Order: sequence, then C-alpha cells, then structure tokens
Amino acid sequence: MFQVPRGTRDFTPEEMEKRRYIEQNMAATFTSFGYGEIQTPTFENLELFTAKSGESIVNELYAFTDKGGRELALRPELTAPVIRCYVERLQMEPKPLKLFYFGNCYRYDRPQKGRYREFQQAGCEVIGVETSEAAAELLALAFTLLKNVGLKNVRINIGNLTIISAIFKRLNLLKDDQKILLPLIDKSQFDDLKVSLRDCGVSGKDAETFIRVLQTSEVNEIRSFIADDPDAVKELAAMETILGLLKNAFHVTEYGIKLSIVRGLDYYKGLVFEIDAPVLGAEKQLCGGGSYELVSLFGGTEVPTSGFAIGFDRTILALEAEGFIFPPLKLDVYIIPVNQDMICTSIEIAQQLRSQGFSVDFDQLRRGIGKSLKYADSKHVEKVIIVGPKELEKKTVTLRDMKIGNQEIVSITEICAKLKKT
RNA sequence: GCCCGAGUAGUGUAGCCUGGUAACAUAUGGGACUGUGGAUCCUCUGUGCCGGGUUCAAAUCCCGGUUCGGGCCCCA
Repeated sequence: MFQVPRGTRDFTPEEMEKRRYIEQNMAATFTSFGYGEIQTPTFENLELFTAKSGESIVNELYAFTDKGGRELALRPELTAPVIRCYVERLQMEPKPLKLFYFGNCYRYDRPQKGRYREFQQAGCEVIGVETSEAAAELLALAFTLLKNVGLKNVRINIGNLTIISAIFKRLNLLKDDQKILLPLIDKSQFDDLKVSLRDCGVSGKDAETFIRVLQTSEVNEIRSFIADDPDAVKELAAMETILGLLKNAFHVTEYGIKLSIVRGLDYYKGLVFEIDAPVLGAEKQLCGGGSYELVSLFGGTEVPTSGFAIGFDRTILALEAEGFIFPPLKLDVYIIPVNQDMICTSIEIAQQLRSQGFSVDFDQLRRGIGKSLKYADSKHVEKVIIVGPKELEKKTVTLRDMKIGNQEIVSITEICAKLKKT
C-alpha cells in the first residue's frame, strides 16, 4: 500500500470545500482593499532563499539539483519570490503596488498539529508606501481577512524593531549580544533574558526596566525609556498615529502593543505584528508580518515594503475550534428515473437545469425510488424530480421538496421557473 | 535531527498486560420495498502499519523501520 509522504496530506471533497471557501472569501477581501493577485513558481533558485535567510536554512528546505546542474529549492515562503518578481519585472508599476497570493510552501520540519511539510499560505506584499495610513490599512486588512472568514476571536499584537534597536543601542548591546537576546525576547523567556542581559553587561535596574517595557502596552512607559533617542521617539509617535487610525478610522480595537514581537529575522525593520487565535492554545499564531527590506538585497532600487502571511491550516483549525459551520456541499436537484425507459428524458431535464445554473445529478445505478431518495437525502439535496411513465404521458414530472416533504406534479417546461421561484 | 506514546475493516472502538479460530458499532453495496427518504430488519464485501526475530503457535512478546500525536529544535 502507498501512503502520502510524511508531512503531506490528501484533501477530500469535504475538506476542499472548506479550503475553497476560505480562499474565495479571502480573495474577495483582498480585492476589496485594492489588491491584485500574483502567482510565482513552486520552486526557485536556491540562492534566492539563502540570500534572504542565510545558508543555515538549507537544512529546512526541500533543495535539489536538476538535470542541468541548477541548485533549486521548493519555496519555503512567498515573500522572497514575490519581491524577486517585483525586482525582475514590476519595478516600473505605479505605486503603491498591492499584491496578494495563495500558494503551497514546503519546509523540511518535524510535522506537528497544524504544521505540515507542505502547507498553504495566504498573504500579501505592499510596495512603495510607508505612510501611517498604509501601515494601519495593512493591520486592518490582516484582521478583516480573518474576521470575514468567520473567526470571532482574534487579536493583533504589534511590535516595533526600530524601538527595540534603539533600546539595544542605549544599553550598549553589540550585534552579537542581540543574536542571543532576540530569540529569548521572541519566546518571552524573560527569566533567561534577565540572566543573559547581565552577562552582556547590563545593570540589574536597566534589565528590569527593559523587561517591563517589553511586556507593557502603555505608550508612555515606553516613551520614558527611549526619551533620549530621537529616531525611536519619532517611530513611537508614528506608531501612535497608526494605532489611532486603526481604532478611529478602521474601527479595529482588538489590538495591543507588545514590543516582545520581534519575528527573529534580520530583514524586518520598524513595524512587526502577529495575529493570534486564543482558542488554539499554544500553537495559536495565525498571521505574521511587518515592514522589511529585501528589494535592495535582490538588486532592485530600494523602496518601502511590508506584508504578512496567514497560515491556512491553522485558520481552519481555529474556525473548527470556534465551532464555525462551513457552507456545506450543495446539490440543488436529484433526478430519479422510475424505470430504464425514463433515463433519456431524465438526462434531458438534467442538462436543461444544468444550463440554467443548477447543480444537478441523476440516479445512474438504476436503484429503486426508496433507495434513491435515501441517497438524495444523504447528499442533502433540496429538490428531487421523479420521472415516471404515468406523469410523462402528460409531459409532467413529480417535483418533491426534501425539506418540507411534500410534492407536486409539474409540467416539464415549467420545472426551471418553479425551481427559481423557491 | 532528539526524547516519549500510539498505529486493529472506510470511520470509531474491543481484544494485547497473561500468545491459541479477530470482534462490535457505524458507514458502503444488495435485499425486505415491482412508484416515494431519514426508521426497522436481513445480507454480501471489507481489518492486525511494514520487515525481521522468539515460539508448535504472534494482533498480543522482542528488534528495526515507518506514519501519526505529545515534548524539544526550528518556525522565514
């Protein structure tokens, strides 16, 4: 027997229905915000990803050499490919450029709940704008996407790497120190952080204040700590403007400042954020993003860029955990030929209804009426048409409503009109 | 990549400790029902993750692999 490879999955029609629902719903939200869809190849030159994230990520990639000796890799995420595409052929497009995408990504990780080796992401990148209103819209869009698919309880946590850098500078921390400290901040391991800060020569008092600032949501507390760094003060003021717009213009209130969001990556700058679904417990992060610098690394003229990615699988898990009812697979009409002489007419009716936009199926197993009705019921069909010789003599059929349970004799020519009415 | 647990019809489970004919529910197919569903009854088909070892005999015990789940690592 063959099985799917480790960390991959088959999706049944039932599961695909959920996935398509989310995809279509999100695409509608993206387009309503003025975004255009983009698609890039499933694999890229390996170098694209090592340039972005360093040689060490090769361990977590599906990388291979093709028959021409090219070093390639299945994409582990979509930001780098989209920015590559921008640099390669979209640099002269009018700004701002707003791009969204859906795509399968691949990582050689140990699979866990909600985490697979092949997984789907939805996301977007905004190129060529760095105003507060653009940043606020990005946050609002990420939030709206998740709300629109039906999630009730999600929360945005907003951090800022410019402010974190200013604090590092003020505490006289070197680049090498930051490499040790950032992962601890990311994981909110504040006890370990305190020890490491002391090892890096930070006084106990400063360390405690720093750790308190990392956990606070009070702007004033942050401001007093960074008061002597003009860049950081400016960034904090910009952040207040963004949050003001988010609240007063986009009417999104489920957010908080959380400076310990650092996203652990070199190329993020300034605003960073994550969105959680508390129902998921430990593995609750649904979305991550922020502003970053990649264009110049890929050889393009530097422009502001920002974006985010949403994990499809966790979004589905979160919806299921919240008890969300997905729109069910729907078959409008099921046609039952009473005997084999009725098959031809049944097919004609099916074809006619299909051309009018109804989803229609008919019995192809030549089952009895009882069994066919049972089958129709198990498929949640709303209407059944029974084609039998008695009615057919008068060019009529029986139209049965499966919900109410009653039925009526309808002329063949009037079926369509009758169905449209209800 | 490391540690732990699990894997029995399509699905959900029992049996495993203490080796001896693989079981139950549900779903699917057929029928009771030759023109009317969700009920009931009958019935067919279908099951030990893979490989090796111990044994007269392995679902059961042992070893290796594999997949899933949990915990690390990682999480762009």
